[in-house]
Amino acid sequence: MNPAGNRFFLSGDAPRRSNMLVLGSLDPIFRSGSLMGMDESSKRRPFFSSPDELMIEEEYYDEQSPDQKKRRLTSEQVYLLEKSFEEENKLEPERKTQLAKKLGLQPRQVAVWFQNRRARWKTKQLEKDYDLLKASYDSLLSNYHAIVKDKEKLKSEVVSLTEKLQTKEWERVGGGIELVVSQKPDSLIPYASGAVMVDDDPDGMLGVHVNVKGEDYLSSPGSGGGGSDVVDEDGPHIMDSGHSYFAVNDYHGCMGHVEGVQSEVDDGQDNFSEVFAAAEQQQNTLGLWVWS
DNA sequence: TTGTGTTTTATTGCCTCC
DNA sequence: GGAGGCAATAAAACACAA
Repeated sequence: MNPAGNRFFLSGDAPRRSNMLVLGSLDPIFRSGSLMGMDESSKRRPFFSSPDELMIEEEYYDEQSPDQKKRRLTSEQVYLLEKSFEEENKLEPERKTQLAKKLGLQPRQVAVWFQNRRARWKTKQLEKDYDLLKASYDSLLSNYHAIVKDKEKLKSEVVSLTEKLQTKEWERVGGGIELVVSQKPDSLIPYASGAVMVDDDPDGMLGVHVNVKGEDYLSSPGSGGGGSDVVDEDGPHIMDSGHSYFAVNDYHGCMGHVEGVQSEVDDGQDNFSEVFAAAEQQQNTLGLWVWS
């Protein structure tokens, strides 16, 4: 007999965990040593031994009373079972019988071994899956933190740039003049809704296009029918937002903020009324004429 | 040697499938 | 209803530190 013999004793209507009681009744026999070698404890089998140790282990088991206690399978049995498990982790009845015969085990033992082996495999698989998921989570978390950091950095840049724009620290260099608007407030007077002009009449003409708080501030040459260049092509382009300006004959320095109209040279023929109206509608826009 | 934790073998009851 | 799988669990076997 073999350990499966326990099941023989326990078969039938034995209640769950009844093996505790049944085995308990057998325990004195086992523990007394009358059915097992008295010195068995000194012959402990290695946990997972190599095939080289088979002979030793077989000797070990040969000396035992075979059917009295739960025994571990020999490493050869385990090796063959493992090989069989690798081929197919489910056990068909025919294979179970063959394996049992080959290994000298009860078919029930083979079935139990496969059952327990599947449970171990499942546990390992869960651990692997957990590790993979954790690695994936850690990676995502790391990316998330990097993105949050970038976002904060960009946010502070936006704040910083906005502050610069609010204090009007824009410089325009070109046409022989340099104008820092915020430093020359007295030279500027509001001209009209959405427009600012310099209060002296220039000869040269210069268009300045200032962007404040995301709105375009435009400037263009003043009156006098002569054509005028706007922003010096060679000058800084930060003021050029692509919007257009209109020079005005009768309304000195006025401009409008008009989308989609291009005019690099003022020919003095533009309709100022339309332009002025457009400028007035641009409540958030200030035009700034600067000339020298 | 002994106490304790881990691994292996085995049982039990429940569930699903045929 | 029987066979087989699975989860939960018991208990023996084993490893190892103190």
